[in-house]
Amino acid sequence: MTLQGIDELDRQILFALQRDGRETSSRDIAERMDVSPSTVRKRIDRLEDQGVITGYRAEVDFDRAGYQLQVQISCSAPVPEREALADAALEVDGVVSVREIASGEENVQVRVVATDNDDLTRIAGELSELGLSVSGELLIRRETFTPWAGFDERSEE
Amino acid sequence: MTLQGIDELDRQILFALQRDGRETSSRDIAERMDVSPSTVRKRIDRLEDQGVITGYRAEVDFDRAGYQLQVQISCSAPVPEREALADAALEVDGVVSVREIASGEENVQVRVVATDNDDLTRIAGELSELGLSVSGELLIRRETFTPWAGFDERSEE
DNA sequence: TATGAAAGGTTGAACCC
DNA sequence: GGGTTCAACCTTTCATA
Repeated sequence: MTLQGIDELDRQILFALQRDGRETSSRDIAERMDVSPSTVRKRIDRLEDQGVITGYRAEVDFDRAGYQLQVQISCSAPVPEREALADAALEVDGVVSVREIASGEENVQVRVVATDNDDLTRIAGELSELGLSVSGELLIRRETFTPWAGFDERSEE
Repeated sequence: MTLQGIDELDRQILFALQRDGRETSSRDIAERMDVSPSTVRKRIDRLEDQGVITGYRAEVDFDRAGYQLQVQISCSAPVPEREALADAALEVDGVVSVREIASGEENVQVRVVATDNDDLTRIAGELSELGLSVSGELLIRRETFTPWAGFDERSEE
């Protein structure tokens, strides 16, 4: 199935699983879409195999878990190495996400959770050692997520 | 239970659910930690009630789903209104995440997925109407996530 | 590709320590 | 707070069209 081969059922599945990927059963989605649970199950398997669904993650409020030092570290990477450096950064202890930006100087944004200032220094140091040029650190207050509304539109095919 | 009342079992639960929040059963975690499945279930319930776990989301590769226009919109909000504006931004169709930054001029970063350039213009317009000052747009190539390694350390309490 | 049925695993609730 | 039991639910696998 090609890239554009995502139909209404697939979109509804993606929307439902973005909203609650743990408690939403195949049956829940099947009932709303008037198909059988096993049809939904197979679609989910296919979306996972295709790499459209890349995982299911519990969203953690680090603040409430007792870790207040959530920081965005802006980095620069030579464009040919950006992807590999982003993958490497994701392996550094303390890193929770990496965003690659297509253009501009600061083209890799690393989100980290540190236990204290020494830990933050260690993380920035490890990123530098990988070959990323660290240009700034910003304290993150909060990050919130929501399902993409485009998956829930009962229209364009 | 207070903020610091997160013990080793809680941390292992958070780590496991960050890695795979859908296929990881209470029993899987229970076996590794040598406790009963119901103990794990009760802990998960408590973490959810406390707001430490705020949700379970399927991670979608929008590129593979057929939507290449993933953009980070940098905004500025007056500090007293930042939190409310961030909440409002999350409700705009097309927005998938909002990151609040503690300091600096560009203190709200909105990640959006747009179907085309007109759609992107609409989203930026709606953010402006809310009262956010839009200062820049960057094309996101990719964003990847990983569980926080700090939850998997068998040491400090 | 969608469906249905049987087998096995998972969960939630009530109860006990 | 942790553990046990059991009924209800969910998923997996296989057969079928």
